[in-house]
Formats: sequence, structure tokens, C-alpha cells
Amino acid sequence: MARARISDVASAAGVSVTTVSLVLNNAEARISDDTRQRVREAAKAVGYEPSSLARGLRTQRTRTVGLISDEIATTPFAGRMLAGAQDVAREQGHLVFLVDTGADAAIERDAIAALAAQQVDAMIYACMWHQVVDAPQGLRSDAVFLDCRPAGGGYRSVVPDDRAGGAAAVRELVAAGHRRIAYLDAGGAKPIASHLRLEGYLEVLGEAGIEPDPALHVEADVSALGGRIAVEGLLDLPEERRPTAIFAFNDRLAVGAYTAAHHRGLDIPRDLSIVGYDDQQFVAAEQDPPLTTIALPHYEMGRWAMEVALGVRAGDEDATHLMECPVIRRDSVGPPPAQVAKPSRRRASVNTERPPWAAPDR
Amino acid sequence: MARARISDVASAAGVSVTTVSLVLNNAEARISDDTRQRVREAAKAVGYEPSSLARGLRTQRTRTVGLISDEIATTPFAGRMLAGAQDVAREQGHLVFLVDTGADAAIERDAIAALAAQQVDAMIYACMWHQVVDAPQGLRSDAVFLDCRPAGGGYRSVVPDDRAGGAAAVRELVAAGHRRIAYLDAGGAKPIASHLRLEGYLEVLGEAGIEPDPALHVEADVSALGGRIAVEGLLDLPEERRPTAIFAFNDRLAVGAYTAAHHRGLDIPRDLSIVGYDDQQFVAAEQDPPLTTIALPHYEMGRWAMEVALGVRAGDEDATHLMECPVIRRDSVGPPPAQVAKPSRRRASVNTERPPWAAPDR
DNA sequence: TTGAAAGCGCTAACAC
DNA sequence: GTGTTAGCGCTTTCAA
Repeated sequence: MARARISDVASAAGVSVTTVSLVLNNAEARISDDTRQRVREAAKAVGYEPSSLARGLRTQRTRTVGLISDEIATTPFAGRMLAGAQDVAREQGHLVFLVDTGADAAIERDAIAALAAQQVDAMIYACMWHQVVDAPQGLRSDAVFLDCRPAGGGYRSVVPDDRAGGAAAVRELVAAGHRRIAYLDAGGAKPIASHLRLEGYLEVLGEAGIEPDPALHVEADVSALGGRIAVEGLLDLPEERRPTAIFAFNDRLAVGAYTAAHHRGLDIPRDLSIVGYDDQQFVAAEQDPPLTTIALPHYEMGRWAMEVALGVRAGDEDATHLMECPVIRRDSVGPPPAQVAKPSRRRASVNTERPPWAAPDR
Repeated sequence: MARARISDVASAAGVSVTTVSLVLNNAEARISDDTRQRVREAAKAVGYEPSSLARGLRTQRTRTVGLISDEIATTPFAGRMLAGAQDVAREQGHLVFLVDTGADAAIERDAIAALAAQQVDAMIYACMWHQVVDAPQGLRSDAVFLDCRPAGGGYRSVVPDDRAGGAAAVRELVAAGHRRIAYLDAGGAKPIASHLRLEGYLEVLGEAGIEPDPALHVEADVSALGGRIAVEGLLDLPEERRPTAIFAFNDRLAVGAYTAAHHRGLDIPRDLSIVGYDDQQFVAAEQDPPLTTIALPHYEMGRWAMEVALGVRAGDEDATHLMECPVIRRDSVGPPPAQVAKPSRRRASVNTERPPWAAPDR
């Protein structure tokens, strides 16, 4: 059977369509309770569901929002942003159009046009990871950027506070007593977060009066293998320069550090402490031992973006909102192995026996 | 400035709206090339973009599809299904409404109603993993189920061929020479795939004339830790009953198997071969050594579902389409360690030397 | 307290 | 070849 229209409800209830519309939209209007009742029953009886299309055409508001992203939906890293955005959309009675563009400019342009043709009430432009992007042509000026910032400004945006996050990570290590802390950085086309986290790292080293050792700032291919290789290099350092703790740019790199440590027969955190970044779902918590890390507030950023886009929350015009990255304490951080007073003759080598400095010191 | 309407284009080009509509929709109609040209220019000049709302209202086709899922978008496991579905939607000029319900029945019901009110042309009901579900009330009968089947039938659906996938995994191991092959199964509320893969396992054991050993069918909590614990049990078996290979229900469990093996000082694949399932993005390939596994054809299933939903492909009415799970060969499978003719005195212990039987036998 | 009617922007049957 | 016009299903102004 065809969809019931408002006129069907009207005739079933013996009133005009105006009345039906007024009742169903809970208008203030003075309609007798009796009529209200009749209309509601009639609507239920004929199975009436208003057409969003017709309503949208008339009101010029569609209760619809477009979320365009590079590939957050089809990649396993940032899905929680979608959850946050969707939850808000649902709370506000909106539906979301999602389009992953694979970072293809042509697809992006078409998507923006299609979304505009749909007359979405709001638009969110999201990235899989924190970056500065060129705002796509044709993007409406009230769009909000999620996990990225437009190169020229001019839009509201939300990104993680990676500098503070990096600082928090290193502070965690300093508080445990570490002084020789390496930063296992991302190599190649360094993401902006890598610079920011480095700043946090240096800042805390400064606070703690630790002289940064350039040898402890290493770069790696962002993968478990890349992390492993770089950490092997770190562990090859002469003992007195070897790090007792590693702050990894992200959890994948941290996983590589685990592998390198295990191959050396090193125990985490007894012989080496590690803190990651991202709190990647189903990886950070599943390491052995579970990885202490800094969480990317994906869900919260998703919520923030949608709230601002829908006008539920006021986002400062043309400003970037920094969102806190909380420390997730698990079991990969402990006190450093006891100091060796003077350089020993031992060379870096595969340790199968428990190293002498490995006894916990508290 | 307000959106340009079709009438703006018409007056700019000095023609009627009919002509504009005909031209812009590439109708066969007899319109002079000259007019076509003028209309196109006028449209571009005023920046005309047709309103999908008005068009949808008039034609009763919205070029829009609703994809409702439990949580494929917000969880890191099945995002590629979305990529497949989206790619097809884009190719067909459709936009997709995505709603993750978190498997909440009330949210699901509301979402279905909202999507119906939007007059989506098609609807896909997707799950994060292969399961049999109760078709939600109110779901239109031409909806297609993705990675799940409706309990009572009556809908078109696509799921992975887990039985064949399980068989392929075990065949891989048998071909490498293994006879003592464990199935590291999912415990608890066993997913339907667990039964199916077990069938495949038993089938291939039968083909190979291997008597299934109940001690080699173990269950684990579906997590790396769960896998590790279960595999430790397996490795504690007396040598002659100990498995030389493990087929894990999924990659997460396989990761646990890696951990257990490493703690025993066992090398993969020299001392123990492992095959996983899922080809989970960024985990299977990043293991050390990279994990041989069976891929879940997420992208292809997503494509299939959208193609059928949009009528690009004929899906058999009320039938479940089984999609092949390809073997992804990496480096975790090798020949079994040489047989020890009679129980030896060697106990399970950390092997640092390469065992004499480790030479490849083909 | 309720109803008539205009109109949101478009397509398509029909007329010329 | 091209134009007129009737709706698609709704909201909302204005009148009664």
C-alpha cells in the first residue's frame, strides 16, 4: 500500500490538513483536546509518517547533516568520532549522510555539491588524523572541521591537544623516575601531531632539568615493524646512554617497541617502560602487558563537532578548539632499572639472562 | 545569496523551465543544440544546482539509501564493508544515510522510521560480524542484509562462506605437512562463524585421514589474552600430543598464540605454524612474522549488498549469498618440526638453538 | 478553534 | 522545438 498522506489523516479525522499539521507538530495553536485526540488516533490508524522530503522542501530545513571525511569510516583508527557525531545527531533528531572520499579531491567536490543539493542543515569535514588541510572549494562557511584545521582559518574546528598530550606522556615517565627517555617519533612526512608531541616532550624534559639527548630522538616508519627497528637501534646504545623509557608517537610504534624488547629478553616495564599514544581500540589494552598510553578523544571530538554544527553548542567563530588527551594508565610504566654508577664493559648484545640492573628498586 | 532555482536559469536563458529541465536531465527530447548550449551556460552562470528535495518529492525517487548497522562504523573491525557499499552508491549517484544503532532496538526502530520518512530508495541492514538476527519490525521487504541473515528468511543477504574459509585455512596447514592441528575456537556465546569454521576444520581433517583429537579443540575468550592462555594449555600437552600448528578462530586469538609461543621461546613458523582469520587491517600484516590468515571479504560484501539494493545486480529473492574468504599467505606457516620417533627426554623449554629438524622439507 | 489556499522547486503530461 | 500547467506532500499565513 502507498504511504498515507496528511490529507488521508485529515479526512479520516474529519478535519482539515491544517489541523492535522498543527496537531502533529505540537503547535501552540488553540486546538481542542478533543480534536487533538481524534487526529492522533486517525494518524496512527492510517499509519501516517510525514514525508521529510515535503516538509524539508516547505521549511527549507531538512534535519539532515553531511559528514564528509577522508576515510574515517573505512579505516580502523577513528571510528569513535563517528559515534560521537552520530549520537548528537540522533539526540537532535537529525540523520547523517556519510561520505568517505578517500581524500580524492574530485570525489570530495562532487560530494560537497551533492550534499548541498540535499540541502543538509550542517556540514562536517573530518579527517582520520590531526592535520592541516586546504578547505575544499565550495564548502559552506559554517562547516566545522573535525580532527583537522583549515590552512587559512575561517572555520570552526576541533583537534586534539597533542602538545599537552605529549607532555602528559613524558611527565608520566618522569614521575616514575626516568631520566633517559627516548621519543620514538614518526618519520617520513611527519604528521603535525609529531611536532606537537615533541614540543610536549621537550617541555617536560626542561621542567625536570633533563638535558635532551639527540640520540634519544629517533624516527621510524609508522608501523610495528618500523617501531621495532628503531627501538633495536636504541637498545644498541652503550648502556649509559641507553633509554630506560620510551615515549612512542603512537601505539603501533609502541607495539614495535614491545617486540624489540622481547627479542632482547627485556621485560616491560621492569627493564623498559613504554608509553604510547592513541589508545587504539583493541590494541593498546591487548598488549602484554597492557600499554599505558594517551587517548585521542575521538568520541568527544565527534560530539563537539556535531554540537557546534547543529548549533547546540557555541563554537567560537573561526577558532580551533583544543581537546584534552587523557592519560590511560595501564601496566607498561614502572620505575627505571637501578642506575649503574659507572660505564661497564658490557656491550649491547642479546641478553637471555636477567641483567644485573633489572631488579625492581621499589 | 540564495540558491538559484530552475526558473532563474530559464529566464537567464530566455526559455521555459521545461526546456531547462529537459536539457539538464539529458532527456532524449527534441531540443535544438543551440538551446541546449544556452541553457547550460545560463545554469553555470547563475550557479544552478537542482534541489534534490524538490526533485525527490516530484519523482518519488531520492537517490538516497539508508544503511543501518549495529556498529560497523564505530568499531575497527568491519569498516571496509562501508567502503564497498559507498563506492557502489557513489558510482550510482546515490548518497548514503548511515546510522549505527549500537544494536539498541529502540534506536533501530526510530532509525528505520526516519529513513522511511526520508523515502530512501533502498535500505541495507548490516552487522559487524556474521550472525543470524531477527529482522527488525518495519523493515521494508526489499532491504538487504549485510554480514548477517534474518532468522526467518524472507530477505536477500550476503555473508562470508566461513565453512569454506575454515577448510581453506586447515588445508593450508595440511599441505605444509601438519597432522596435529589445533582449532583455537571462540568460547562463550559462540558466534555462528565459529561453528562453520569448525565444520571446515573437521571436513579437511577427514579428507586428510586425520583423526580429530578433542584435546586439540580448545576454546578461548576472544582476545589476545584469551588466545594466549588457551595456547599455553596446548603447549603444555605432552610432546606427542602437542599441536604443530594452530588454526585460530580469528586474528586476535592468533596474536595471543604468538605471545604464548614467544614466551616458550618457540619460533613461528619453525616450531609452530599459525593461521588466523579476518585479515584484520593493520594487525594481521603487522605481526612478527606477518600472519597467514583468511580474509573476510568485507569490501566485496559491501559492494554486493549495495549493488543488489540498488538493483544493479540481481540478488536471488530470499536467498543468502555466500562470499568466498580468500587465503592470505604470509609467513606464519611452515613445515612441521621433524617428528620424534619416540618420546624423547626433552621437555618443553626455551629453545635458543635452532633444532636439527628445522630444515624445510620441500 | 478551525479551514482555504499559496507555495517550497521540481518533472512530465499535454498543448501548441 | 518549446511552453503551460498540474501536482509531489507538506507548513503557514490569513481569514472566518
